[in-house]
Amino acid sequence: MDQVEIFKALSNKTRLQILEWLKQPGQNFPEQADGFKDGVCVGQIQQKAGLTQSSISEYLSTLQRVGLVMVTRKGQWTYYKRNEKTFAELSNLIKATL
Amino acid sequence: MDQVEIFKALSNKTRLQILEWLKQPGQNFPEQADGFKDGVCVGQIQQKAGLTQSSISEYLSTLQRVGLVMVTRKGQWTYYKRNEKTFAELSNLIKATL
DNA sequence: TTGGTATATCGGGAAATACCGATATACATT
DNA sequence: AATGTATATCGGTATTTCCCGATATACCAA
Repeated sequence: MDQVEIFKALSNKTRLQILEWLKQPGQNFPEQADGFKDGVCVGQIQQKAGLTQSSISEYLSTLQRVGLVMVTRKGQWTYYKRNEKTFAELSNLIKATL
Repeated sequence: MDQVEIFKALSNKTRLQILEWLKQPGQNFPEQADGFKDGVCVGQIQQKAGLTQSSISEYLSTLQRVGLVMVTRKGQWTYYKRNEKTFAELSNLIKATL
């Protein structure tokens, strides 16, 4: 867990927004019909964020690289969901180390 | 408490380092003789960090702007110390909001 | 195979950040 | 007043980040 890299990933309004949306996929992405078992696919997030596809893809990749989200590929879709373990670790790290 | 700005402030190795040092001023700044009641002065931090005076002054200002440290001016010295309240808030925010 | 859809990657321009050296400001000492 | 010390601010260059459009890749359907 690289502190600096995690904080960098969190230093952006859109990325923070996405993480928040992913807390309640059912609420925030009603268009997606499945049970959100693997999370939300890139296109849905992109639509809601209003930035370009490439930007959102890049942002999700960033979040994944630092472990804040997990990715699952299924056919032509890529689903992203939060990795709550990392969030818990981060909270502890701030309390203990920072 | 602006999340994005706080995370930006934490997205730098030197600034994280400084915050860590300020947890134990007595240990990390033995040259400074007083009781660290108001924290550590800029020069001490600058020496230990090894960057220029202007950079460190700027960094401390950044940390103060987002509330992570508090500042006290005394004569020609400026003392900085951690604002633990903000750290606690941040930890809670991550647990609750993020 | 051809064409359509979902996502990733590439190249780039504009803005922000990391640091620096030089200078300004403020206080202390003589 | 003049000099010295501590810190802040200014101007600048190099790097990074933000976000874009264009293109590449992977899968799917006809």
